Amino acid sequence: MPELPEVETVCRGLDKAITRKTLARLELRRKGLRFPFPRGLAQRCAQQRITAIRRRAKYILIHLASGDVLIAHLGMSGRMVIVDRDEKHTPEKHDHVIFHLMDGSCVVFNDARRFGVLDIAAEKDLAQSRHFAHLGPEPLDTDFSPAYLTQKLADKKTAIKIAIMDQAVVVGVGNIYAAEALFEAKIDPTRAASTLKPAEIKKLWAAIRHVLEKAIAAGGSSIRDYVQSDGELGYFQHQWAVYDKEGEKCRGCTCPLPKTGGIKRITQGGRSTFYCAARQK
DNA sequence: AGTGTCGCCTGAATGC
DNA sequence: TGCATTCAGGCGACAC
Repeated sequence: MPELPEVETVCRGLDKAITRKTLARLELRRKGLRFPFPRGLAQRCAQQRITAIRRRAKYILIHLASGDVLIAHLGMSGRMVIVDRDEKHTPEKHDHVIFHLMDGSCVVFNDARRFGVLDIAAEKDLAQSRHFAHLGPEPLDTDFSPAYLTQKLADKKTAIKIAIMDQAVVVGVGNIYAAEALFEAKIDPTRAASTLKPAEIKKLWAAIRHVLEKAIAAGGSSIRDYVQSDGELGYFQHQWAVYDKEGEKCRGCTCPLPKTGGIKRITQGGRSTFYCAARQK
């Protein structure tokens, strides 16, 4: 379930592994993922030097010397795997795209559920592209501020958890970090967004940034060069406070468990929400 | 315009 | 044991 920290960690791993290298060819092993691959995708990548790896929201951006940018999204189940020696790699099930590099290594994009994306656009058109045009600010940038969040949440009737997962409000916050941030801020995820008081908005703003920064740091520190021993990028052990912990104690729990029943699980927008009803108000 | 629901897709977990 | 059903979820499409 890659959210912003996982994607950031994948980007850092890719940066170490392939920036300044040259793509020999892009091997497309099917016609598309969530969307059909654009016409001419492979041709636009062939023999192109990779100048930089960046991230916008949950998208991986692979900048090419031509001025084109490869746009990759991992969706739900997408993984990037670095293989040192191309000839050692036998494509497995769901290895849909392989980036073959001139130095004999390759990067494998595997995505069982095919919710992922691979697209290409000229760098100058990136901000206006269909993937990015509607996106809100990066949560770790200065334009994401308590004042900004206050303005975006005003008059919103939707639940606060749904609101912070809205990419037009702020990008990168998925189901897991939304739950974790609301727990840290001690806010009930079902509250209408517009009912949050200024002090609560400030706490939530800080919590969103804090849980994301902590997770990025964990990804960086737990894995050498962001690459696991099997070459996979970006995933690491997490210690959730509430996510996927239905019925358990929350982090730092002093709640009377027999009475509260522990962490609750409800459904919002068709998605599971985990929270501590005793501590989140 | 804002808000809510659906469906894409497959593997793991669960149910009978 | 094995088959069927449910669930996971990012996010675009669509309905209201």
